[in-house]
Parts: sequence; structure tokens; C-alpha cells
Amino acid sequence: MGRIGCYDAEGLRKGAWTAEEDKKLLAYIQEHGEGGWRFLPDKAGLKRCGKSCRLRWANYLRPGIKRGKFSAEEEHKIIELHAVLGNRWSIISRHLPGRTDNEIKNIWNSRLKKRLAKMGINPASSSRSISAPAQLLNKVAAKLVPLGFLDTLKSWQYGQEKLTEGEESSTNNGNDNSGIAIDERCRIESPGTMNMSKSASTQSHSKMASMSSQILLHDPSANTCDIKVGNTCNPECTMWPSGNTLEMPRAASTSSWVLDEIVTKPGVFHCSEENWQGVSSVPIEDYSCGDGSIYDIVGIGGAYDIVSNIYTELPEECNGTIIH
DNA sequence: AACTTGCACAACCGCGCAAAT
DNA sequence: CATTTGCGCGGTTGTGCAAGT
Repeated sequence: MGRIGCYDAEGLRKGAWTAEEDKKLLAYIQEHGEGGWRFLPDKAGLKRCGKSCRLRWANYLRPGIKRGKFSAEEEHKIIELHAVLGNRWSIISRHLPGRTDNEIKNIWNSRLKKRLAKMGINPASSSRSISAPAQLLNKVAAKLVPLGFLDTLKSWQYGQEKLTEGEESSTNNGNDNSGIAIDERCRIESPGTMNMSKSASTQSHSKMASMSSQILLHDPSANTCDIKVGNTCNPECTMWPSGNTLEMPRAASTSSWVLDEIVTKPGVFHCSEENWQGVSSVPIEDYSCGDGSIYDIVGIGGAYDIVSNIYTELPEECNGTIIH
């Protein structure tokens, strides 16, 4: 079946762009704007595939592109961001004005990675495999990064490092309850924090639930936490923990829907009965609270904490609940 | 001077996602 | 609902240049 690569089409040029081609592309985009890459080459009189044009524009001709050596600050920022985001070059590039994802990717592969390796740091750790729900949540986190929640991500990363230390120094304990603080800032900024058992395989589901829920009560001494999923302004779709049970969405599709809502409308969430079909019940012991701190292991804490922060931006009348 | 190596940069390529059909 | 299509992303490769041998 396979698609025919656009670069392979007959009669199209490949390789380095000439000044003349640049001129044509620039002139066309200045007049007609970006987009419609497929038909752009024909209209602009270029013997290139659209993909090649887009790349040339994005990485070279686009106004505002900073060229030349990366400063120490920029390099430091890349290392920092990469530790949190992994190889998400396009997201990283949004934090470095004037730098393209390609450029950042290049500098990482040709210089920074080797430098870190020499220092005994293994930058490949971010490529470890994580669960599908965790990947989904990471995706959400990534989407939210441009919205200014980088600090929270950093906080989470710090927490994860702490956790790793904890894991190394402790024996295998499936239901370990010892929490590890993510960061003081995080605790202060989040209206509620939640502790979870690191062992539960369904933790991702719990995280998803927490993303779409309001933690109403956090009492470290009680060793329990209450989670309300839903919307106080719309009582008919509110779900409460019943007894020792935390209710949460189970189906991935439902979760995806929730996450989409959060991504597209931060701080705004609509819940209806039909959207919460497939709710499962999980004993709350699996997610019991610890000593008032947060910890997490599966690479999704960033998403959770980011969403926690969103709560703080909700209107007063909604009592801190995500509503629509 | 000739060759090798490393680096920086640009571009190619395949794939996945989402909108359009 | 299934398929097609366009776009964007990330991995990889190619090329030119400078420094080292």
C-alpha cells in the first residue's frame, strides 16, 4: 500500500535550496501567507514538494529565526527542558524564541547529549517505556507547557527524582504509602494534593479521574482522601466516593474525552451522565493518602499537577470545581 | 599537503494524527 | 463510519567546513 514519498516524485528537486528558490518561496508566502503546502510549489513556481517548502520556511526563511551560536543560557534551558519533556523538540523550541525544533534537535544530538554523557548523566532515561494512559497524560502535559506551567513540570520532575532515590533505597513494597513531596511551590499553588500508592496498576486511571475532579478534603492524619468527580454547579452528574470506593472513568475513550476537554478549555469541564458511562469502582485503599505530600512514578504527575493549578483559575462561584 | 575526524547545519524520510471527504 | 489527505513531528542522513594528525 504505502504512500509515495513526496520527495520521490518525478521532476522535483532535492537537496540544498538555492537563493533563487528561497526568493520565490519567500515572495509567495509574503503575498499569500503560510499553509496549503501541497499546492504551494506549483503556484510559487518551485520544483519542490510541499513538505520541503514547509521545512525550508519553518527552519530557515521564517522571520524571527535566530541564527548562530547557542548561548550558555539557551543550552542550559534545553537540557532542563529535555529532562522534563524528552525529545519533544517542537515543544522545547517554544521556550526558546527564535530557535527552531530542528536546530535544537541538532544541537542536542551533536553536542549536549555527548556532554551530558561525559558527565556521567544518562539523558536517555526519558525514553523508557510508560503505559498508554501515561503517554496520553504526558501528551496533555506537553500541550499545556506552552500555557506557562513549566515550573510545575519542573516541580514534578524534582519529585520524580526524589522518588527514584526512595525506590533505590527501599525494598520492594507493592503498597508503599510513603509520600514524597514534589515541591513546596507545588503544594502551595495547588488547592488540593493527593497521595497515591505507587504500586497500583490502575494508578493511571486514578490520575485521570483526579484530573477531572476536585479533591475536596485532604486530611493527612486521616490517611484518606475524598475525591469528587463532576460538577457542583450541575449536581445531577456529580459522583461521590461511596464508602471506601473511589469512582473513576475507566474506558480510555472516556478518559480521552476528559483530557481533550481540559486541553481545549483549561479550567472548564463539562460532565454529563453519558460521558461518564463505564465508571468503575476501585477500592480507595489502593490510593490511600500518606503524610500530606505527593508522589508519583509513571511520568504523569506533571499532567496532574498542571491540572491542579488550573483549579486555582476557576471562578469563585464554582467553588473550585471544574465546570462548564 | 593529504587525510581523518568531529561538528554544525540543512534536508530527507517515515509515521501518526486529525480534518476532510 | 471508513478512507483519504495534508500537516507536523521526530529520527536519520548528507554535506561542508575546520581542526587535528
